[in-house]
Amino acid sequence: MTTQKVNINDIAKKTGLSITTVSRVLNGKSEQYRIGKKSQEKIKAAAKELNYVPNQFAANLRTGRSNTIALIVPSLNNPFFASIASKINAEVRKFGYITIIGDSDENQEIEKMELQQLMSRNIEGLIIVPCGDQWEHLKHLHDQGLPIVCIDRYFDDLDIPFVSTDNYDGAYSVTKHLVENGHRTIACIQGVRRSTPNKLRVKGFSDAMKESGITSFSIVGDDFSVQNGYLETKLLLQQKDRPTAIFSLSNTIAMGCIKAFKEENIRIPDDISLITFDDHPYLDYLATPLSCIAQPVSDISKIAVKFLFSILENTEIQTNKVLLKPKIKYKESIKRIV
Amino acid sequence: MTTQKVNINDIAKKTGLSITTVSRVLNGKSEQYRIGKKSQEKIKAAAKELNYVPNQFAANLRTGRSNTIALIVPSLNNPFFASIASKINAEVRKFGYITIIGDSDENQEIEKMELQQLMSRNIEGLIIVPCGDQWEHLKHLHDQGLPIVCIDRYFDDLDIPFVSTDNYDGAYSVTKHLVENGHRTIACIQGVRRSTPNKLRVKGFSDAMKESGITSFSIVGDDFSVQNGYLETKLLLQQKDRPTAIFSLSNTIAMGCIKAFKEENIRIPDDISLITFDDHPYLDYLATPLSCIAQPVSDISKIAVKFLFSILENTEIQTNKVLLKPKIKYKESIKRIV
DNA sequence: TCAATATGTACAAACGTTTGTGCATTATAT
DNA sequence: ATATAATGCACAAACGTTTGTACATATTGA
Repeated sequence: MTTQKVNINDIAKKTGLSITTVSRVLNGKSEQYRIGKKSQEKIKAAAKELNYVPNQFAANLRTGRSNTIALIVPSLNNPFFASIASKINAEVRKFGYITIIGDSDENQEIEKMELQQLMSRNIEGLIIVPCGDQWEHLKHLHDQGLPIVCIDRYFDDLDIPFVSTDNYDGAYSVTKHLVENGHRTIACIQGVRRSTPNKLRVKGFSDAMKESGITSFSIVGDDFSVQNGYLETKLLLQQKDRPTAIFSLSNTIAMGCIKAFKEENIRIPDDISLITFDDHPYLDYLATPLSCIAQPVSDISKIAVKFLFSILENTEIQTNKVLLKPKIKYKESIKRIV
Repeated sequence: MTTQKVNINDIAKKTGLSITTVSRVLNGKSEQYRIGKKSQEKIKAAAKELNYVPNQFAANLRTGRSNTIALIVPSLNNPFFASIASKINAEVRKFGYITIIGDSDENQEIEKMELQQLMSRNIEGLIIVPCGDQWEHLKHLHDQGLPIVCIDRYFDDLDIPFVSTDNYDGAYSVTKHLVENGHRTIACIQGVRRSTPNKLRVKGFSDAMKESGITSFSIVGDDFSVQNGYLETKLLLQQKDRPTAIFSLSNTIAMGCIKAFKEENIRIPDDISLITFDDHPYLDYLATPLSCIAQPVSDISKIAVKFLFSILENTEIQTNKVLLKPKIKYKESIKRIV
């Protein structure tokens, strides 16, 4: 069935050299160990000819290194996280590492289980969008020496590097913008309440409202899902004091809003204004191009990987907690109220 | 720094039993090797207490199994493939396996390189959306005994299991539908020309056209990308004999079409009709809900995983090449021409 | 010419598992 | 009481690498 896998030993036999020498040549340590030029040639030729492919497991077992890092996101079905996964996957590969992707499904128990599984695969580092508000398991791993970088969501009281968007700033700015455009009754549909980004977005929103002298506003919802956006919007539309603008805290929530609007024949921005966190290529081509707070996905991913590898390689790094400014894109979805 | 990793040996010492016994208990082979109840208890307790997590590398090295499969897609940025990746990742996990995801970037050379890397990680199986028209490297791996399943794209002349959409059928049906609605000048914007789905879609399109007595039609483009859709649409719009309908062969291409339409102030379906392969949640909320040929992503993924594991487990399976019927969703994007 | 150094290579242990086999000890049958 | 079978466990090899060290031989310097 399976053709005999060729190993370092076969090459040694074929070249008449020892496996030690073969290993050293193949690992680029020829200079360090002064392997003769001709030997090098012979070995490389043999390796190519035999189609040798090293067994990482053996190497990893010996060295204790796996050249593998893990990425855990709450949901690959959320395009925001899918995009992050794609980017991180590519970045990590540049370092010769491989990424194992896990999906916690917004469930902290699953998150823990995945983490266990991944640990047994000797991952060298972890990039995680933690779900939930428990962090003991992360701290535990961190204390054990596992390099960890949080992205998007993080814990303020935990000394783990993170890179995220300046959620407060984004939420604050757009809220101010809405108010400046005459909106007084603004509803905010939030996601997972205990998550840091959500908390900061909500805080940015309510701070801006309060500073604008508006003390009564509604903050509803509890999940970064289409369904949550849909249901809450349905409810909001039935209120006697219907909001003139909705601030959605994620792309998925926004999609739920739009679905509800469509059902109720509510037009944007004539009947209601809408702005959302997260960008998406399709937003420009919706019935009304949707204003959004675009998170710098690419930068977040790159920086996260950079952080992780600087820990891995023990490179001292000046800072390890960073918030990137979001890019706010105002489009036709916001109406100026006079 | 890193806390001593606890291994099977530590448990053996702690319990006063041998590592053999520990290994057997921990692997659920207690019955098979008649390990005493009390010993089992002791070992399990110790494992829990010491927070033992097995070193897969050592196990894999010994057994030759990695509990890992690989998935290679042409581009994780294409939501169609992202969705497939997400689904497969979840399915595979149910088998206790892990998926390593690779992105070939529609580049056959990269595909080969990734494959090499993955092989050295002793993957037990491969699910791949092959890019390009070369298949020697796949055949080679297949001959070596690596279980492979192709999805979406495949090679007819290669005896490797595949699961894909009935692309011909989908393309044929919608083309007929367009003709029945009075369209005579229909342009098809295609993707990667040598890929099987593309070829079949084009064939379905042209067969339907010819059968309808329309001999002159344009098939343009050469990439499953937004840019390709955009450029080709721009060109099509400048033709003297401007098409009344465009048939886009992927979601990315469709996005390019829409972008071009928007720039040129072309409205769907008043000025032009549009239908595309691939579904996406946002399609319903575009300025005009976009008709599409929805591929059964979830089923494709599930079946592919099922195929792969039936090969892995040597379960005989009745068939191993399957085409699933797509679900065509007609919406307002197609105008009836009188 | 002889010691000292440089050059090229090999030995063997170790990484943490899994597993075929064998050896005690105890229970059962005669 | 003795032969046989069942029970419970351990030895040791093997998986394919990497690497500290040591050992030859060749080269150089005096």
